[in-house]
Amino acid sequence: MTDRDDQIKALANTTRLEILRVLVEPQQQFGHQWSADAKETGVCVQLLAEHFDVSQPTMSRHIELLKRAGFIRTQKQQKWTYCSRNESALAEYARWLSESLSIDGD
Amino acid sequence: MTDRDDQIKALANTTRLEILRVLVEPQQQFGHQWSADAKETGVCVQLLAEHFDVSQPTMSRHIELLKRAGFIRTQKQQKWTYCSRNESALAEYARWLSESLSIDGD
DNA sequence: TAGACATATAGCAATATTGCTATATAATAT
DNA sequence: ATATTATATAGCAATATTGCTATATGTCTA
Repeated sequence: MTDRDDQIKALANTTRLEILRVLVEPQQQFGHQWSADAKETGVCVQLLAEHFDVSQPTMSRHIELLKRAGFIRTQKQQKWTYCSRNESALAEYARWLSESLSIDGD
Repeated sequence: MTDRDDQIKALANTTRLEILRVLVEPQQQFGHQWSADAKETGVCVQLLAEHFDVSQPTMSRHIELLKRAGFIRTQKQQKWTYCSRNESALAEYARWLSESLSIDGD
C-alpha cells in the first residue's frame, strides 16, 4: 500500500470526507467544545463521534485513516486528542488528483 | 447510494484512476488499435484489459463502474465498445471535491 | 450455418471495509 | 485509592470490493 493509495482510500468514504469538511470551520459545529478552542487547537475525537453519530472507536479509526493519509494532524493535550486539517497535504492531494486526471483548473 | 457516492467509489481504486489517465491521450498506449481511432472514438474494453493485465470481465466491470459514475462514455460500434472520457463530468467532480474540502485552486 | 471475436453477466472465493462491543491505557477528579 | 472521562486497540459480524472462470449474447466472417 503506497502513500497515495492511503490517500485514495481515505477519501473513499463519505463520513471521512465530511469530517474534513466540518474541520474547515469547526467553530460552527463545535463551538461548545470548552476544553480548547476548536479553530486554534482542533476538535476532539468524542465530539466528532457524537456529531456523526458513530461510536467513539469507529471515529477513532476514521481519524487514524485520515491521519495515515496525512490529511489531518492530531495533538494530544491532557486526555484529549485534537484533530485539525493539514491544509498543505489536502492541497497537494487535490493538485495531484487534478493532474492525474488531467483536469484543468477552472 | 447517491450519484456522488458512485463517483467517490469509482475513484477509490488505482486501476480505475489509471484507466482515466491513459484515456487522456489514448494514442500513446493504444495507437495499435486498428478498428477505430483511439483518440476520436475511444479504446475498446479488450485492449484496456490487456494493457492493465486483468481479465476481460474484470475490465468490463471497472468500465461499468466508471460509466455509472459518469466519468466515461461508451459507444458500441459493431462488436466493440469504445470507452472515452467524459471531461465535463470529471471537471465537475474535481470542482466539487475541491470545494467540499475547501481547497483553493492553486 | 459454424466458428471466431468482443463484450456482458452470473457466480464464486479471497480480501477489505465498516460498524459494533468489550476492554486496555492514560489523565483527571473526588 | 477509586471513579470518571477520553482515547486506542482487539476481535467479531455484516457487507462491499475485487479478481477469477464459465457462460450467454451479439457481431462478423468463412
